Amino acid sequence: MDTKFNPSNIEQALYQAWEEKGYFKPAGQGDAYCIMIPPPNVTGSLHMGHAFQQTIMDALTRYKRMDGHNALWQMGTDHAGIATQMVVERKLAAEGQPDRHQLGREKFIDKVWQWKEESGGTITRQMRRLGNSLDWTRERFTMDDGLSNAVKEVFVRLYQDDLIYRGKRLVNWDPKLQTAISDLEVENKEKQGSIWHLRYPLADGAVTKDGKNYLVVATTRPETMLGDTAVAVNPADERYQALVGKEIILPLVNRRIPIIADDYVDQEFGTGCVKITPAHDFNDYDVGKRNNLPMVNVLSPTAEVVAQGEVYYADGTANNEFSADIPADLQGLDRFAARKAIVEQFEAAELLEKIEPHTNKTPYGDRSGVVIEPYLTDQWYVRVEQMAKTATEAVENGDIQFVPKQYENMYFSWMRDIQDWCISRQLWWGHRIPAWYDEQGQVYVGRDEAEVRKQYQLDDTVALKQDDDVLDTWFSSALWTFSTLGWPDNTEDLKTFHPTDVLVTGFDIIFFWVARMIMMTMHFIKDENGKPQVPFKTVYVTGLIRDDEGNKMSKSKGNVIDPLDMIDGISLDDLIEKRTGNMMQPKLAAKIEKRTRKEFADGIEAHGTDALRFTLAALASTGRDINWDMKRLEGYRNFCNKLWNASRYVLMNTEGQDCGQDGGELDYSLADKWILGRLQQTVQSVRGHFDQYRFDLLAQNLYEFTWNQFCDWYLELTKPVLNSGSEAQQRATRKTLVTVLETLLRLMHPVMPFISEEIWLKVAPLAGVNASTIMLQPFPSFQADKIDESAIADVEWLKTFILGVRNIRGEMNISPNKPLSVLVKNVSTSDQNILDQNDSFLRSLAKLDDIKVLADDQKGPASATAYVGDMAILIPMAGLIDKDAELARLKKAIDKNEKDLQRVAGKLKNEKFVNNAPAAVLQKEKDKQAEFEQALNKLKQQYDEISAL
RNA sequence: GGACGCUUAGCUCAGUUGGGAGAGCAUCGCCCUUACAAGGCGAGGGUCACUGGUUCAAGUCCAGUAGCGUCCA
Repeated sequence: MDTKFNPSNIEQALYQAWEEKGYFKPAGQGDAYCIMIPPPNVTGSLHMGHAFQQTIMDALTRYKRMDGHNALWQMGTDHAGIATQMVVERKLAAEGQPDRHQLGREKFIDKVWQWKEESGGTITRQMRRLGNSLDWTRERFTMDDGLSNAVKEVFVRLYQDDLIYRGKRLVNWDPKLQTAISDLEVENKEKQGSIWHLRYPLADGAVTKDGKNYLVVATTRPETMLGDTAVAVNPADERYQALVGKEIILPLVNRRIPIIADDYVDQEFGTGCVKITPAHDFNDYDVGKRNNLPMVNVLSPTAEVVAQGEVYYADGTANNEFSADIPADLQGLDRFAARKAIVEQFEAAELLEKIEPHTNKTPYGDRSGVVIEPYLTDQWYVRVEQMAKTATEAVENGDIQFVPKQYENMYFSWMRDIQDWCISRQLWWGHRIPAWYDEQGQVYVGRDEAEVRKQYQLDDTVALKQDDDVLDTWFSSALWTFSTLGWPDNTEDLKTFHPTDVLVTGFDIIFFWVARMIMMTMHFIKDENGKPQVPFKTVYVTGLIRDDEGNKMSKSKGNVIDPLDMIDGISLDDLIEKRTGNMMQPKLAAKIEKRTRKEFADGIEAHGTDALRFTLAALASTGRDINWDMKRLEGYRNFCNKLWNASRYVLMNTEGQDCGQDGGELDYSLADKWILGRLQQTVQSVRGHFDQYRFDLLAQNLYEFTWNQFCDWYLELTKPVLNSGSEAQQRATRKTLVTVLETLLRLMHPVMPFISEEIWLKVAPLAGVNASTIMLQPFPSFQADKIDESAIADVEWLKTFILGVRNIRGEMNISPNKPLSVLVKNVSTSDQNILDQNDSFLRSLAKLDDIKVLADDQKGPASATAYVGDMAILIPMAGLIDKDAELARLKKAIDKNEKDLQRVAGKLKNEKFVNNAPAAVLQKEKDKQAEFEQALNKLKQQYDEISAL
């Protein structure tokens, strides 16, 4: 073995072997355990969030697989409708190719499939580098035939059950992408804007109470006035009661619109008069419905003023009796240009009362970044009320549990006022809606055109045209847990693996995905008794990985760190190129470059997959965002190296030697018994942490045991045995070395798959295990009978002894190389026993020449002193230790002890404490007091003796 | 405005039912000792955001304040 762990030498070959040999497939026996991967975007690439969540999923899967479960981690990717379509459109533009509209739908979709074929392997290759034990043979894609069938099936059945409907509604419209988007894809931002106070002249000579011949309405969006169909006041507002029912003349367009009364209007806000534009504002839309107002759409799909307003009745049907003309000079203006022009015209007509600054919430499309327009269009909706009720109950009654639990509140609050789900998107890339229209616009829903014709008895003379729209990407991912297992067929896989066990995901998609998955699954999947099945029993919600300053990682900020760069390393220049390569704004690129040069002056070193995974696990405290810290990664890379070198030591001392696997006498040392016990304690707590999803504590346990127990103490304690022990002692120690290491590797494997496998393949045969992989070995089980309490206590005694000597060495700057002779005093029978039996350990670890026992009445030379209980260890000062230095050391110890004693004594003097505290607590305090007092006396005595010299 | 979360060592974070404040990194000192200098040994470092309350006892429970963050309106 190399003296340094070099991950790049081993990782890819091991992974390839695992995959080729089919180790990732379910064993076919044992209780089922299943995790469905949140399908990453097929054309995307791996980011830290993926690495984080996948590490957790893989660790869980490997743990359960080793623990005898029929474990499946289902692989699949998502077609990511808008995102992918945008990428391809940009690519076409960059290459100077015809755009999507020039190409036409079919050719464009071909291009997208081409792009998917080209780039679809990127993320799956990257995921392999993480060591993910996904079953690749079952890989699915949301647009493959099976899943597309499931989508159609679900759509048709929901339609038949009247849970899907089509209607003209106000939706969030993205004028750039020219599609509807859901509430969840809208980001509301506070913007400094204005509020315009506009005068609307009253018709027929009516006047207000204070004698004005106009009303003043306040609006943040003056351009929508072209579509106003009423002015509303509060019915209780005495200022305007007399005017309700009268009309105003809408300026610029000279349309008569009524003054209506509606509770929605806030009397306190502005003038108490509100213009109502049902086709361009969600609140107004509701007002319009309540008051049966016509709706006038004045914008085109690209948010330009149309030539003629489109008018609809409140129920969405076309209204031909009402006309909404638009002044010629405004036609075709962009919405922002229209705003400017309209305000100018109001001002010119002396109808602009005033303009006030105003901060308003403006909706932006989270993909396009443009202002979203409430827009009246025909869309498909899922009626979710009943499904939401069932889905809420599943969490309420504990069939589904969130970890951490507080996310259940988030889930409940959303479910309580859930809106019908707009599932149609005006895109080309996605599942085309299985609905056909005849020439009269009559809609027919079916799995395909043939089915529609048959079902509705439409012969070939009836021309049918399929709906142009596709379904929201989340529609297909909502079916993920069961569509991937072969639904609508009642497959063996579905019976075996559904409901799945854990969903690991970010809180940001609880609404988008988790909630919808629960709704859809419970509606379609029932057990033998007809009870709705949940998609998964546990939702483990992870936090976000942020950069070292707590900022979200994003391309535009240029602070993204690619997980693979942490694994393989990257030069500074390459990193800068990667971060600024496709930047449109040179200014931004310069800033990012500067920052990157500062943060990664030498680029990023290679750390290996195991170190990355271990870091992610160690940082995974429940539900909290993680500020990424390269230093942590470095620390855990060092940890891998530590394990590697410890293993080297074990192998150097066991390979080709008798490790007791074929019989032979075994004489276990105290250290052997101790480490075997500590190992069991570690096994127990690691299992516990796995079951509680506490990967941070689990990682800490592994780290602590490996470094602070196994390496720092046990390996050192084996040296004297291996150097000079008897054959039976050496055999027992070799056996312990390989047994502990072999077990430890299995314990680590779920988190650190590569290094554990690499070492295990060498160590296992020495421990009597011959197999081709650690992956399919049993996960260590807790064996209480291997814990030898007295061995643990005795080793603690030895540690105290050794630490006492080391402390003096350290404080006195005595070289660790210089052997010392020490004297011991006040030696009890049990002290004497331990001393006799562990002489070689003490000599070796404390680097001692000699340990002499001093009779109780014998006075030793002037010495620096350490204690193990009552027993004193004397290190003669002569020639080694400066008097003042020793006095200073003692003073420090005395101060510390006095502080401790004071605290404890204070407690014990408090009658209330003595009377109220539980007996065990009280006794503990008393013991402590005695202990501190004793120690203090000794230290003080020692101090006096030395100062008298 | 409502809900939730966070505030612990210089930095990143643990702290499980209330009972002597922890880890990693960083810092300081001594060591290239045949597993490991990506290391060994030793040491220093905290008004647990603030205020009040409950309790014999509060980082931990309760109330409030401040700052930060997220979601919703």
